[in-house]
Order: sequence, then structure tokens, then C-alpha cells
Amino acid sequence: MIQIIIANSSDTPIYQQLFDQISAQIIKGDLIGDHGLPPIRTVAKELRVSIITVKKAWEELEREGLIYTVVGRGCFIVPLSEEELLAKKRRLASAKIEKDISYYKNMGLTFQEFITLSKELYGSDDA
Amino acid sequence: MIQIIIANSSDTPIYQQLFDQISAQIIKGDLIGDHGLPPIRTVAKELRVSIITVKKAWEELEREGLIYTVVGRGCFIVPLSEEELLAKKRRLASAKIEKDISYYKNMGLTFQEFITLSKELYGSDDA
DNA sequence: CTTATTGTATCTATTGAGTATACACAATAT
DNA sequence: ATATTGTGTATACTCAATAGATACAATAAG
Repeated sequence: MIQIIIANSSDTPIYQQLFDQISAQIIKGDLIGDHGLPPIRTVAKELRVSIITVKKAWEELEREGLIYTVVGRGCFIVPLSEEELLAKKRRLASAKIEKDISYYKNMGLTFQEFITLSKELYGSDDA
Repeated sequence: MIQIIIANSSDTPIYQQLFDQISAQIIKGDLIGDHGLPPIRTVAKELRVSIITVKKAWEELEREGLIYTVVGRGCFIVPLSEEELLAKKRRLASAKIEKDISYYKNMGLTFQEFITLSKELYGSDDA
């Protein structure tokens, strides 16, 4: 089942929060393919959010090839192999990392400095 | 002299673009301390932008301790030692990296994956 | 075929951020 | 005094995000 937490205080738009959290869960394999998502009306109601907002998030998910839609039936998670999930993850991550890095480079941060800071801040998963 | 390029097409607010570019130039040492910035009216006029927008950017720069203001005289770059500049750079970078990383972690990206992708995308300054 | 369910489309409306213009005020320099 | 520069504020415009409501389209279930 999908788990979503909306932070109205956040400066991140609600539809973006939805996309981020659901795409993360799909990519992590927490939401298995073929599994159906709840009707957007239901999601909107439970989260006390506009249908439009949910729709917007779902559209992005579909654009990323993570869900598909059948009018009259509902929205479903695209069944993806482990390999495909990994590719999706890399794709989403790369898009963001690329943008972030251009910012770091502009401020004159060298790769070494970047790595050093990242290591400190990543919370030591490993290395 | 300050060099600024405004991209109206960008989704980044103008005042943010101003802050980013000027703070970067200060931190890199391109703008030397004690040096005065042009009057905000002048900057606004040359960039064809509202004074309010420039003001907003300048306020952030002041908040970061990069410039200081004297009413009636103008705005000036805070003279900082190499060491202090480096500290500022780390501070600004860390703030952003920390936010970015929380996003990567949420999408289930391990530190190793993150490093691998970063290495590919940083454009090989070094290693 | 009828009815319920679900996604789609659209209209109207509100809120807030970002931005612009203009004018008056405060502090400093000459 | 006068010019220059920063500050403050009032007004206004645009756009993204969001909400509420209603009608339509496709599918499912009976």
C-alpha cells in the first residue's frame, strides 16, 4: 500500500512531493508491479488534497514510465525487472545530480571538495 | 567588476540568480574585498530588473556575511581572508549538499551509487 | 442495457511568490 | 543645499499551485 506524508509547510509543491515519494517507493521495489494504485479521488480525499494535484503527480509518474493508466479501471504500477528498476533509479538520480553539480561547479567547488563534503553528510551508509 | 547574466527563461527566480552568481564570484575571489558594488539603482537599470529584485539578492548576500551596507554610501564586499572565503564556500556548499543528499537517500540511492554517478557527471576536474 | 466506478477535461476562483513602478524618507558625501 | 545611495512602502500585474464543482468517456458489474 502506498504511504504518503504531505508537508504543507514545505516549499516543495504537493504534486512534487507525491511524485517524489511514490516514485521512490516504486523504484525501491516497495510497490510491486501490477499492483493497482487507489483511485485518484480516494487519494485526494484521504490526503485532503485536490484531485488536480494528484492527477498532476500521476501524470509525471506516467511520463517516467512508472505507472500506466486505463480509463474506467484505474492506475497501475508498471511491472519492471530489477534491472529496469535500477535503470529508472539511475535515470532519476542522474537528472538531479547533474543539475546539482552544475551549481557546485559554478560556485567553484572542486570535485575533491565536493566528495569530502558529501562523505561527511551522507550519513555513512558505507565508506 | 561584477558579471551577471540573467536568464528570464530559467525557473530560478532572478534574485536567486543574482545571489548565486555574485556569491560565487566573491567566494572565488573574483571580487576582492573592500571593492564597492554598483548602486542598486544602476544594477537594476542595467539588468532591466526591479530595484526590489536587486535588493532582495543583496539582502541575502548581507545575511551570508558577504557584503555590507552603508546607507548613503553603498554596498561593499566584506574583506575576507583566504581561509574565511574557504569557510564561506564550505558553508554554502554544505547547505545545498545536505538538502540534495536527503533527496538521494529518499530515493534509495546508496552512497556508492551516488559517488559513481557524481564521478561520471562532474566532468573530471580531477580523479 | 443500466448503474457504479474511475479517469479526463474544463471552468471558476483563491492564494502567494516574484516582479515592476513610483514616490517619499534617511543617511552620507561634496 | 544638493546629489547620491540605501530603505520603506503602496499599488499592481503575472503566474504557479491549489481547490471545488461539474460534465464527459471508458470500463466493470449486475
